[in-house]
Amino acid sequence: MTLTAPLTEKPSVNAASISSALSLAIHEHRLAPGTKLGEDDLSDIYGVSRTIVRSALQSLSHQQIVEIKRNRGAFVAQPSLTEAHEVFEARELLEPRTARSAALYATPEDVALLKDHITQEHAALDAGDRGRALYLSGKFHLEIARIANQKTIADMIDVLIARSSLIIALYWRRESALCESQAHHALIAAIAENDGQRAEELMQSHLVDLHSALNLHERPPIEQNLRAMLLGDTQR
Amino acid sequence: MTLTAPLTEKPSVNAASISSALSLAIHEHRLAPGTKLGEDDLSDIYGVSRTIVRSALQSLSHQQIVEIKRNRGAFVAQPSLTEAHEVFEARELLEPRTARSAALYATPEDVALLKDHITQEHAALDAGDRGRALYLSGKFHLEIARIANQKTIADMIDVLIARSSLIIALYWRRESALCESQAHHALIAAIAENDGQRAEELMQSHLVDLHSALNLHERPPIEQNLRAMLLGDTQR
DNA sequence: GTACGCAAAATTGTATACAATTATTGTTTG
DNA sequence: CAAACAATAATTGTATACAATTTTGCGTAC
Repeated sequence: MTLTAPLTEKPSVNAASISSALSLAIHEHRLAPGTKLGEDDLSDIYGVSRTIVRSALQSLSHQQIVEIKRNRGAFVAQPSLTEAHEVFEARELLEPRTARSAALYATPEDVALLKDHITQEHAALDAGDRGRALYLSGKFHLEIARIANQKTIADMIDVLIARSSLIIALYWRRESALCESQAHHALIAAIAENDGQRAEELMQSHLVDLHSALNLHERPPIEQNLRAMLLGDTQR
Repeated sequence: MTLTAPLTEKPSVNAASISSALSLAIHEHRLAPGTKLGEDDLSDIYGVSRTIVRSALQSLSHQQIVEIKRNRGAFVAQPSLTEAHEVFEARELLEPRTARSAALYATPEDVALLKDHITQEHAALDAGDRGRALYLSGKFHLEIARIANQKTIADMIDVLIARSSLIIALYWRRESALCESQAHHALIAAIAENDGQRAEELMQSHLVDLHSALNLHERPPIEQNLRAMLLGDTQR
C-alpha cells in the first residue's frame, strides 16, 4: 500500500496539504486502519522536515482518524465497535435535522451541485474505484451540511464522516453500494422540492440503514486480520 | 491579566498540561477573547521550549478556542455572532437527547456527582469567583454527556462548551447567573427520577434560555470594545 | 507637524541536532 | 532448541539555531 504521490513541485507543501493528502488517502481506503505513519517516511515523501509532518499528524489525531501512541508513533486509527456505534448515533443526532435545514435553504445551484456529486460517484464506481466512490459519498453528506449553512455542525459532521470511513473499512458487511445511491437520489428529490420534513426522515432512515449495515460481532480489528491474512480466512 | 502560575515542579510539563491550563484560564474568563498568546511568553512561563508551546496552541486552535494567524501568532478566539448562534444551535441538537439518555442511564452515584457540582458552583459564586462558577456550570453539562455514556458526543459537547464560554464573555447580556442554577436543579430532579422525556425538555428549554440571553445586536467584538474602553461607553 | 519610508527589533516558521525511548537482532544459557 | 538477556539500530520527543515575516521606531521630506 503506497502513500499518495509527493505532491507537485509547488513551493508550498505545508502541514495542511499533508494533512489533507493523508485524510484523502484514508477516506479512499488507500491507507488501511492500523497502518504505521512513520515521521521519517512522510518527511521523505513530501520533502519537508519532521516538524511539518508532526504538525499534520497532530491535526489528524485531533480528528481521531490517526492515533498517536507516545514514543511509538502515529497509526491510522482503528475505531472500536463501541466507537463505531457512537459515531453513527452522533450522526443520527446531527444529520437529519441538518438535512431539513438544507432542504429549506437549498437553491437550484445547490441541487445541481448535489446531482453532480452523484454523477461523479457513479463514474468512480463504473471505473471500479470503490475508494473514490466512498469518498464522494461522504462528501455528499458534507455538502448537505454546507447547504444548511451551519459551519459548526458541518465541521462536526466532517469529522464523523472521516471516522465513518474507517469504520466502514473495518466493519462493513453488505456488498452492494448501490442502495446508497438510491437513498441519495431520494434525498436530492426532497431537497429540490424544499420538503424539509421528508428530507429529515429520509436522512434518518438512510443513516439507520448504514448503521445496520455494520457487522455487529466484536472483532478486535488487526490481530484478527493479520491472522486471517496469513492463515487464510476459513475459520472465523 | 496574568496567566496561570508555572505549574508545580513536576518533571512532566507537557503540551497537554499547558493546553488544559490555558483552556481552564479561558473557561474561567481569566484570559479574555483576543488576548495574544505569544510563544516566547508561554515558553518562559511554563519552562519548556516553543516546540511544546506550539503543540499546545495547535491543539487549542483545533478546538477553535484559539485562533492562529499565520506569521502573526496565536490569540484567544473571538467567535463572531454567527458562530455564537451556530454553537448554541449545535448544542440544541446534541444536548437535549443526550440528557434523555443520561436520565435513563443515571445511577445514584451519578446524581450525587451532579449535586456535588452544583454545590461547588454555589460555593464559587459565594466566594465571588464568577469565572469558576461559569466553568463549573459548563462542566455540569459535560458531566451529563458523560453519564449518557457517549464519549463521541461528549467530546463534541466539550468543545461547544468551551466556545460557549468565549461567547458568553463577548455577548452576555443578562446579569443574574442564578436562573441557571434553577434550571440545573430541575434537570437533576428529572435525571434522578430517570424521567428521560422531562430531562430532554428541560435541557432544550435551558439551552433556548441561554441562547436568548445573548446580546443579539451585531457587535464586532474587539475594535468596538477598544473604542468603548477608550472613548467611554456613552454612545452605542 | 504630518506622512512616508527605511532600518532595526521582535516574533513566528522551519529545519536540524541531540536526547530518550522503543524495536530488533544476535548471543548466551538452561 | 527455546527463552531470556544484551547490544545495536531505528524511531520519536525536545530543544535550539537559523530563516522569513511582521511589527516597531526613527529619520527625513514635504
